[in-house]
Amino acid sequence: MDRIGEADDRNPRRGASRKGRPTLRDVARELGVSAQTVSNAFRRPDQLSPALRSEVLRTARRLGYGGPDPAAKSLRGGRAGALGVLYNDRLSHAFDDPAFMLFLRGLTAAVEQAGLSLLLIPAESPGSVDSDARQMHDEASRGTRRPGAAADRPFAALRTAVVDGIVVYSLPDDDPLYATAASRNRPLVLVDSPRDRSFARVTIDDEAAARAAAEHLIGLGHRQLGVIALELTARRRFGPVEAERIAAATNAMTAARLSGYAAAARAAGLAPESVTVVETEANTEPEGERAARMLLGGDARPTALLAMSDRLAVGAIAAARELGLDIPGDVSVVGFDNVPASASTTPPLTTVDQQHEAKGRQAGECLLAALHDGDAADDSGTAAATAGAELPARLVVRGSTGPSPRSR
Amino acid sequence: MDRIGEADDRNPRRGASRKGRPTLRDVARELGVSAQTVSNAFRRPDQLSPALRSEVLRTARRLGYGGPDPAAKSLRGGRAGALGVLYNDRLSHAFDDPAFMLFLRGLTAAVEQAGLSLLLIPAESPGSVDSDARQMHDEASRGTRRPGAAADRPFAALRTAVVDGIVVYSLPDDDPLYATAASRNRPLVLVDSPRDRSFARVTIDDEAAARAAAEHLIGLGHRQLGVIALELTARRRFGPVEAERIAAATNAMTAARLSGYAAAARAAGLAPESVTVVETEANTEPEGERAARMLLGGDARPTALLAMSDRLAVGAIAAARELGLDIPGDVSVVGFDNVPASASTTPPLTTVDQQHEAKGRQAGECLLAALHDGDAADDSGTAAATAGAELPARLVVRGSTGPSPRSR
DNA sequence: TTGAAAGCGCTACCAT
DNA sequence: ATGGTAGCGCTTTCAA
Repeated sequence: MDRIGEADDRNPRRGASRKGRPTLRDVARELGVSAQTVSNAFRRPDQLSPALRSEVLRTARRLGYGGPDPAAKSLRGGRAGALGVLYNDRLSHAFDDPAFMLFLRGLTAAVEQAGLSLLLIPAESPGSVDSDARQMHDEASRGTRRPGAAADRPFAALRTAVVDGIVVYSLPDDDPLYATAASRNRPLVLVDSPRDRSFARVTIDDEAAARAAAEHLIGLGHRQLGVIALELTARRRFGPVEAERIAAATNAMTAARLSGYAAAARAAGLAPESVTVVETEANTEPEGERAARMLLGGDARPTALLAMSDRLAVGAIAAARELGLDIPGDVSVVGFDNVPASASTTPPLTTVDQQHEAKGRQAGECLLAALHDGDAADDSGTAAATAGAELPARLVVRGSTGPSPRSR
Repeated sequence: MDRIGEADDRNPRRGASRKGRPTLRDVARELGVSAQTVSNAFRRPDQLSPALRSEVLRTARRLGYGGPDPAAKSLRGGRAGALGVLYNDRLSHAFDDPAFMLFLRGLTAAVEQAGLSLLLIPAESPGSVDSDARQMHDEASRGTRRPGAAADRPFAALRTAVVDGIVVYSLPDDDPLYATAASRNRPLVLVDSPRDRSFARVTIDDEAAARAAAEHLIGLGHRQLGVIALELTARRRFGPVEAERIAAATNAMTAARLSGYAAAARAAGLAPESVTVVETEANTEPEGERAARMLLGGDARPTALLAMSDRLAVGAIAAARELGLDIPGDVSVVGFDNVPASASTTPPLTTVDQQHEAKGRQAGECLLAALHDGDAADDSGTAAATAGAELPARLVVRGSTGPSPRSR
């Protein structure tokens, strides 16, 4: 940069320092008081006479001083006054995800209670398309073989976010985004996905919940189940999933659910082949439709589908319908999440209810607690890692599931 | 300067500076390189040899250094990497507001495109109930009679938010929150409400839109109209509104709509008394119901209701139904916003469509442009205040409006 | 390429 | 109640 003037050393014309914006010291100088006094006028009204205070405030306004600079205050004070949230997709997609919206509402309630702001941190670097940055990164770290390195290029927004702590929402363990967040040395709360003992975790018992869903279907006589799965690893990929990839799953939530489905099948004496899994690339209705079409189009057509989200389930219902199949007459469908809309689909969706809003509130409270501990434990050394919480989940049976056509 | 031994008081045990967290200098010292080099290793890979770079990164990790501190970077660099959003109510209520959610989605898209984060700033100070802080403030500034002062106590979150600019969503001109935001000396974009020439503004032509809605009803033969209004001033208050309060309205959006309704009535030769206005305290269904009950319970019962939001309209429909009135047989109802749900109410809602998502995107782009200008115009003096945008709106006629029962 | 120095704007601490 | 001083951790000059 070849700016010339800028360091306009000579002309303190209006008491403004070089950058154009006046500073607290400018106001102090103008008034012939100390900087401290001006600072107090803004944040400690009881530390100076009301008369002086209003004099200071008036001068500040006259000079166009907008109050203490937040960045400086934050540097000095060591706290940002904000919590970050990291979502597993573009933020603008996040607003299509009803479960996340509920989560965010709960989180917001907890966070605003504490007078903090909430920072939505975009996952992608500017200009790069969705998975690009992640794949680049993926390959980079494969090359150098540094697990959890992630101190490379991307994710600038995450690395420069001025926050006191971060809520990590549903990220696979091997997502470089997660490694980057962890490397920030701030408290984290992990929601649903990575299972890292050093951070608080808020979840449900995904394995048990999934098992309950599968047991429900098996109890109805179904013997051939199709699973529409969320991503198994950070590297998203659409298609049928074999045992090998399942074993290598890095998305703890997905893995736990698959394990629950399998456990139910095993307990009922079903062969491993009676559960077929198709992985989706995104949690959207079209992806659910695509996966369902694949499952229902193959041989050994399942009589029931277990979707890992209500959105996927809705897509599955659409696919079944397009194939001329009746629900639940020909195919039963179970969702996951119990988002509000799932009560009013046709037929209403049998699904696993979880309390998204409570999850958000819990996550917020965990993070706040961690911040608090961090303050207290300053030099006591031991940062009492808050345990986190496991919230209840339960199967809600509605009209989208019924007896297996083959067992009748 | 009388620094002694680099503040290295006595125990440089693990190369960590006092606060517990290691700093960039600690890493540099450990490695015997300059701080500059470490900094470059993180953000300017091309400025040093790959070998050294990975050495630095490795050491950083070993020491537990989490990368450049965002607050310091932000202070030094003068940019925050985030845009703030200010909503006219508790943030947790914001998630019940479908129009705002759409807005936020659009805003997010624009903002993440630029690689910035989005900061949701809570309006209330911790612990104080909704309107308390505002009323306190209201009275305070009434006392000293400083219009737009607001350099007082509350709104700490807003004043300490580390942001490059702020989107102000639908705030009355006299809301102290707005004055506080304006005093921050950062670019603002005003959405829907305050009309301050010095900031960019994104809106629709509220007056024309409201007028179109009223004309539609008048065209159907309605001669007695009830208006369910949003807040007229920062000081919210439920109840009937007289001409005096209308004249004193400080919420530009509300005022414009009332003006549009009145203009339509006047143009049709209706007496001023044929338009009755009830103001609500919040944009919620129950408030709409409450207002409608008041309007429909009085004498000179209106045959049509003009609600300033779809949520209010939905409440109005409920109220009418409870009073045993048929819609649109006995009463017609018009909403405002055309949120997705309004197409599937019973009956489907006649409403004013506006493009909330586009509004959000526009707001984001205006703010980004303002930031850009600000950089460029640094010393050119003239911050070319971006004009903003006026988006289209149009009436969508559905089943909730029909001919006046009296004109048949 | 690398090193040294000078702050960005603020507030906690020490004095008075 | 008020004034001085020393950094918070970083990056951007300048010089080598």
